[in-house]
Amino acid sequence: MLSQTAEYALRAMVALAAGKQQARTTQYLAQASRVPLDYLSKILNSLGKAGLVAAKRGRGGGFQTLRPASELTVLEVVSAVDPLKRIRTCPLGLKAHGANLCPLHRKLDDAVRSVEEAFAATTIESLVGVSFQDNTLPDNSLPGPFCEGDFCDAHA
Amino acid sequence: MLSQTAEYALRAMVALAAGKQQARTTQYLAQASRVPLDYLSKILNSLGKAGLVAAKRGRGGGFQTLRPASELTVLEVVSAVDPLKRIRTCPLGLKAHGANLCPLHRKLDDAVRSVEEAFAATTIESLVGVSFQDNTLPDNSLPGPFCEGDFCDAHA
DNA sequence: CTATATCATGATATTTTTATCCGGATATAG
DNA sequence: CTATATCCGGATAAAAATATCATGATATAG
Repeated sequence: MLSQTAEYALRAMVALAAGKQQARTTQYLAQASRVPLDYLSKILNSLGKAGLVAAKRGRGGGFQTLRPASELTVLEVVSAVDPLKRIRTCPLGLKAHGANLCPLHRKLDDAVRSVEEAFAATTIESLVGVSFQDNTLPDNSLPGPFCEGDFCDAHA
Repeated sequence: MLSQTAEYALRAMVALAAGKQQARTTQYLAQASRVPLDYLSKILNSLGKAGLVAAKRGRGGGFQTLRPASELTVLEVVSAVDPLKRIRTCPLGLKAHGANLCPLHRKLDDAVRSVEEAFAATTIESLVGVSFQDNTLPDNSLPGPFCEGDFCDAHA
């Protein structure tokens, strides 16, 4: 339902948020979140343009979140790379319908809206797995993927 | 959020359901729902394979619904052409996680599930505009599009 | 049986999404 | 200043979704 791009962006943001304010290289994030390196690079660029992360170059550099994960929502991340498309006007090419949609499109837009609301109500912080939260990896030492090292609550 | 294909399928099913049991040609449906003719043809074919509609060839032929619109849900139509993808296992390539998902994927799947539930609870009948319901167009005479002739509740 | 209306289906084209490659820019360390 | 680490961004490639085209199959009417 979400694009691959949005899924990748979310994984990377969660992995980044798990390291608190630490700068994380694209390579680190790619490995942690299992996203193709060069593709992630573009995605992080989009997140940068949206003001969600900032890049630092050179040794010791990488990406940092610009706001605490507790104030960053899933919706913002998704919107930065691949916004949900609300249905605001009749998609059948007819003008003058204004805010009124036919029953079908009203229903479809309701679905989009409810997803939007759910995403707006979910912080990135709330998605960081418990034991990953007091992460103590040395800066940018390469991690295992997400679901190992119990980012996931999977093996519980 | 839905694919174009799913959107088209829904429009066509609503247009078809609006004519009760009447057989409607692909051309009629394409015009009514503003879907490219040859593309719609493939879509109707999928709906046929899924058992939602049946085709009759030759003069006076066309597509008919196989079940009353009151017993046909949006979810069934969507599933026939482009199923929602529930997240059932960790998408990070790791096995042995079974039904347990990390917080991110659990949240994302919750969103998909709620859409799925909303779609399952919505019948096609409920999407047919009021005045279009007692449709009296001669068989397969070409209609205006959806939102004219008040399929939509737009101009209310 | 013939003419016509209709769906079926395979081939191809176009566009969008996803992915990769690679040389350049910028920062840090020494 | 040099070497290295990092991001930046353009070019391209590959895959998937969307759209079109053309021919064939099947039903109905007369």
